[in-house]
Amino acid sequence: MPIQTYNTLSRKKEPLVPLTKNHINLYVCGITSYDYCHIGHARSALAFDMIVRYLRYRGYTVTYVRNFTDIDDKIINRAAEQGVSASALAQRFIDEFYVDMDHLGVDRPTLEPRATEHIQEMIDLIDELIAKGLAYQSGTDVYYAVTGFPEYGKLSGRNLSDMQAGARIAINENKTNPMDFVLWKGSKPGEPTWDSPWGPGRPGWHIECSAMSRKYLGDSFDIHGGGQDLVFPHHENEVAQSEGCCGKPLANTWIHHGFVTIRDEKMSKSLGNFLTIRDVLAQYHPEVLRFFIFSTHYRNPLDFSEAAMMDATAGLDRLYQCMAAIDDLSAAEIAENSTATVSAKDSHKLTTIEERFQKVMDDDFNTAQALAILFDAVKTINKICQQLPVRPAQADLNLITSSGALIKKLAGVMGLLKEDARTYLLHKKSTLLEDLDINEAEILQLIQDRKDARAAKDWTRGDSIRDQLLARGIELKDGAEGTSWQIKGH
RNA sequence: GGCGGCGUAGCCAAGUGGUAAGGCACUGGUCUGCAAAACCAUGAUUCAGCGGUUCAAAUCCGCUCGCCGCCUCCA
Repeated sequence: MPIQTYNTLSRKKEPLVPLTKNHINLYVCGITSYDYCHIGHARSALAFDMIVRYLRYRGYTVTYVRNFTDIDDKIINRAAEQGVSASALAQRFIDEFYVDMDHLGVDRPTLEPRATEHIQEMIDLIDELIAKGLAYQSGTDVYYAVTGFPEYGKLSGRNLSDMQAGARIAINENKTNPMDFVLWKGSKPGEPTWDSPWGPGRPGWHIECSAMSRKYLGDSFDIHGGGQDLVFPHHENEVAQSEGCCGKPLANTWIHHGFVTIRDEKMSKSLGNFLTIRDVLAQYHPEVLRFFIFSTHYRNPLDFSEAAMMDATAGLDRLYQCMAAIDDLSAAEIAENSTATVSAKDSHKLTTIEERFQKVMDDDFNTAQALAILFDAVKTINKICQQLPVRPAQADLNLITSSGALIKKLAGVMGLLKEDARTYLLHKKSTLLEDLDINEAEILQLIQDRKDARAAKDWTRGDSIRDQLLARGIELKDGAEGTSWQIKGH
């Protein structure tokens, strides 16, 4: 069974059949770099990071192209406000974008072309469109003539007459048809400009992706992706440009992810309800954000809240705690000549983790189910660990450690469990401790005091120390190797 | 007005024709001097509502209600 992906164009799941055997060409629309990225951008980057990792895990070679829009009205306006050049502003936020991506552990795409480095390719494409009668010059601008492309609207499921009925489109007398969109704009004084056959100007937004995808991936490629808000007009217009020019399907399948919402409203600059990636990462571990994002299918809306992030934290901690327990176990002494004690049922659960994982991920990258499978495995491992004798049998130990390694590998497709479990848990502890009015030395001293009290069977004093610590946010945990501690609620 | 999506336990969330995954929270139990963690057990006779198709529906069809998105820049 090949991987199935939901195709926006056909509105159904379809088998993913690469144009070239074992190779996937993927183009994703990246950011317009004029500000810090918010967690909606993080969802986009993480969704495609996961998709690319999964495809590679499944044995495909993936060429992943993600562009930067580094020339655009918003960039020009913001640069003017700040008194810097458009290119300096764009570069600055590309650098900031990388800071965020690195922090999130997002793998770099194969290629990251920038619009301003492909002006000539865009001019060539516009020339071809004019020659084919699909574009026309009007004043200092060049427009795409949507009526010349009969399939216009096929990606977003609209048609020209419907759109014009409720159009919120500013009248532009340069256009033949109100739905025509700009390919090249003559520049106003002081704006960045490039020479062209139509005079000095700059490219329209949509043409860059048609030009760059064509240059790096050819006339047709496997997957084109982006956020759901790009379906119309951006991707619709790309289709019109590329297919109008080449006469071939631009992409075999279209993958669009859902939005991040806050209180069920789309996060957006105009509503002012957005959180930047760095806002969130200042408070939560990057993998918590990943866990949160992958706990819902990529096409569904995802509502950000503190409660949801706390849930995600609890879930991730549970996975890491299990990994830490497995690491501890590997130091255990083996009982010679012991036979395995793990039940056939549990053993079967663990040996089928990977096939179950693949089955659900093959079905349109269902990370929510994939996580459920990992939890199921963790539960089984915890159960086994609980029943294991102090000196376990080699066979049982092998099963657990290999399952642990497998869980890490599969979680790694989502960029989870990348840290050493002990390091993660210790780091978490020290980070949390910073917010409390207590330090580790003090905690350890109190634990020692309590140990002395308990040794003297002074339970009252022992309990009072524990309660005192609890009141300050520290929970104690008495185990076989003594007393350990953790931050309350974590 | 046009197009699309969603509505599943207290919360989050899978499941798209065969009898409701998983996580968080809660409760009872095991363990513990008492706790914590972990484990075990328990929770929707039911999937917004109403009607229909079917041997069988959360899943398909119709209608109603509620929420959201796109149609303007947007991940």
